[in-house]
Amino acid sequence: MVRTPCCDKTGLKKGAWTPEEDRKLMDYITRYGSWNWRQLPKFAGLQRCGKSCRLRWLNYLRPNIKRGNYTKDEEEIIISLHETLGNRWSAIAAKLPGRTDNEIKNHWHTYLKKRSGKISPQSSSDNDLAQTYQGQDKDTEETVLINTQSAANSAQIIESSSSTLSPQAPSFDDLSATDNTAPANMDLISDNDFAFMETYELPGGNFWTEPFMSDDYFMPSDLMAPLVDPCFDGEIASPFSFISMEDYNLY
DNA sequence: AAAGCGATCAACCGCAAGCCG
DNA sequence: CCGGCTTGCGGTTGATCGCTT
Repeated sequence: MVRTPCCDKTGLKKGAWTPEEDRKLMDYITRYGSWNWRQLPKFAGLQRCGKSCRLRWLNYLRPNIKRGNYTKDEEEIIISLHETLGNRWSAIAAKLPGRTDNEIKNHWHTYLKKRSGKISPQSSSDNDLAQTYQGQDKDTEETVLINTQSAANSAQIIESSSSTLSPQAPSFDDLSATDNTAPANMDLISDNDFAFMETYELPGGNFWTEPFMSDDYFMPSDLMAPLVDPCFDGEIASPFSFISMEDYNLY
């Protein structure tokens, strides 16, 4: 089987993302969702590979991402899960709400690998760590498990919305329930980097207080959006411009 | 002051799995 | 079943930062 390149390499930008690129990607995904990562940069007006956009969104721009400031509990969980799961970073990340596999992987290699190496196999047995993890009472454990579950569900919903060819503004009701924590979790990101979000006003508030439009915010009129959406200074093209009403009825 | 060096982390790359026609 | 496409994952790279000399 001949593998098709993930993208046409010619003319595509690589390296660090600029705030402007972040803004474009954020604008596009919050408006239309990630209906197709490969096509997305084209419509979003980005000179980037779709893979690069996906990575940027999942590891950096996605709401409710925690950055830095690992708690002792989180580190213990990572070490514990790594003992049982190995380098399955995505599986480990699924148990840590707000953490991405990439960040966990980095954190492991920079801090935890050394630390876990110092712990003798006996003292760091699953039982010991499980006891630490479970905390002082059972409620703590249940809370952690519930949070873990909801985070996994949240992630699943995001991914499912992006993996299907469903050009709707995604439904992120479950995430919006914890939206108020988002700014606190983003405290390591410079204000300057996300200054554009201050101006990203949605009908019900700004990006962080209303990061995701409710389903009904996606009005049929959006389907009639022009090829280049005037709301975004001509930078963002609506994918729906190419969808016939026949296809739309399928959604 | 600046060169050297290690640590950190964002981003890239290639492969595999899953889905679909 | 096969081939093509997209997405997800994990390893690796490279830019940047801060500390040391």
